[in-house]
Amino acid sequence: MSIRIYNTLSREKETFVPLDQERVTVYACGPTVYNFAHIGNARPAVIFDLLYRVLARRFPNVIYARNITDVDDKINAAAAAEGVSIDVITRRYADAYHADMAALGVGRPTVEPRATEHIDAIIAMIERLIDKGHAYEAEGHVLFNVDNFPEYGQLSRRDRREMIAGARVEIAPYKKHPGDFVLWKPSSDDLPGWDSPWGRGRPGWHIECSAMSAAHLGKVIDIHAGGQDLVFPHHENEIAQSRCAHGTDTFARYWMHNGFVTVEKRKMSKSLGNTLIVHELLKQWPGEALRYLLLSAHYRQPLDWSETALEQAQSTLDRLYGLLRDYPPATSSDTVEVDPAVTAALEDDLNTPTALAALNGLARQLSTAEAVERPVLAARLRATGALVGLLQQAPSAWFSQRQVDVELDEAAIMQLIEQRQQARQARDFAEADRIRDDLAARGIVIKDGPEGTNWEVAAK
RNA sequence: GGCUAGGUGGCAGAGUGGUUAUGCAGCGGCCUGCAAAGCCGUGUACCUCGGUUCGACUCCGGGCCUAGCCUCCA
Repeated sequence: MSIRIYNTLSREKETFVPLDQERVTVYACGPTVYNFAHIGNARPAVIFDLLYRVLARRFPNVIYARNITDVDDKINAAAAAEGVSIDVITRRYADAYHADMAALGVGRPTVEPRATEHIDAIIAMIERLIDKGHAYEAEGHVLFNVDNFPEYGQLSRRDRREMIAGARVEIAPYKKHPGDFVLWKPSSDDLPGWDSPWGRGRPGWHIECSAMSAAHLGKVIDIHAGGQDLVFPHHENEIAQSRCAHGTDTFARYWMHNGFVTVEKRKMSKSLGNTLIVHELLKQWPGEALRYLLLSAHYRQPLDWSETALEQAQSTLDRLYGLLRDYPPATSSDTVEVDPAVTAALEDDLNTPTALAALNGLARQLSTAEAVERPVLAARLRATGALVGLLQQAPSAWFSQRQVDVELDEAAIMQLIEQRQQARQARDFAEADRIRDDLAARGIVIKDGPEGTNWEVAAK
């Protein structure tokens, strides 16, 4: 069994064979930190973090780089609007990004390079491109010369010549070819900038990923990942810059692109104003439910976000955690094997829906097993959940986290449950039901089981 | 206009040339003082029209529809 990956470059599923078994390199385009992340930004973070986990099971040394873009005109605009320097903005939103992603079970990448820390490398790369005749200076800008790179358009399957006809934006007069893109642009005094051979300025967006992936991963990397909307022009430009600067015939060997999160079938995007901010969603929903929903569709398919879908994800997790409730995490240090059906699904181009189906199959086995077999199956369910980033909380923590908008505290609830229990034993069912109804009215649902009575906050 | 993806049961969402996806909801049953929860059982769904085939939801072609990229965007 090997790992299969759909490669945007070939538009086919391919067997993943790294360049160097001992050093597997992955680069994912990370956030531009000028605002809170929306759930569409969270999808690649979740997916490619999972990719990293799947790779790490097989290869001893996987280096996963996910950058933070901390120089950008949108950041400048946000800073200007608040009258603060850009690092106030970038620090605030980078911190928020980390907190929000952690709530979704996303780990930190191996390296998290920032553009502002790689200005020298960026300038050096631009100089190399100019020296090799792949870039030119014009009116304080440095532009990449698309005409010099015949394979431009290979990833997105676009014809350079047709880009002129299709251009919907006014083309800057200093461009030699309409498809030429900015590597460096001049900064006025009020904008952040760095000294360079072309005057004080700042890097264009595309060049930073090229410079940082080369700095941390090498000239040729195994996997480059990002959202579908980055295929053109961002990734196309990265390929052009990197290959021309390094004189290689490959930049990234496998390209992976996630589909969009949609709302009412429309792409969620900041410009459409239909974004759902992770930070806000987390105030109402467990991060794990958001994660489950993000994993419930295959990463290359669109995922239509809705409150209904979120409730379904939460109900499913309720059942799963309910099964685990009587089986606390194993105290023995025995390593439990992850369900092979789940690893097989994940290794087949990250088929998370099939993996979740297998996880549910495991839950079914657990629920129907003989009592003696249950602890082992529960342990396996947890271990398997660990790979996909689910089911790692204590069940009691999962069920009590929805307490937020309930006025009763846990002790009061337990006391009422005890009173009801006594009433039931005394066969005073009118009183027992009164207590139950009272709790229900306050949003607490009673669940009687063979081992006693559990409770949880009612679904909204 | 160019280029990409898709159209699956009430909803979400995989997959396969002939065999149960899975989850949520629903229905029937067990359990329960009654419920809830849980457990058991339960649904021949695959846009349309042609073609290939012994056989197509699955392959090929046409059509219709939807979304995306071509401009900052995950």
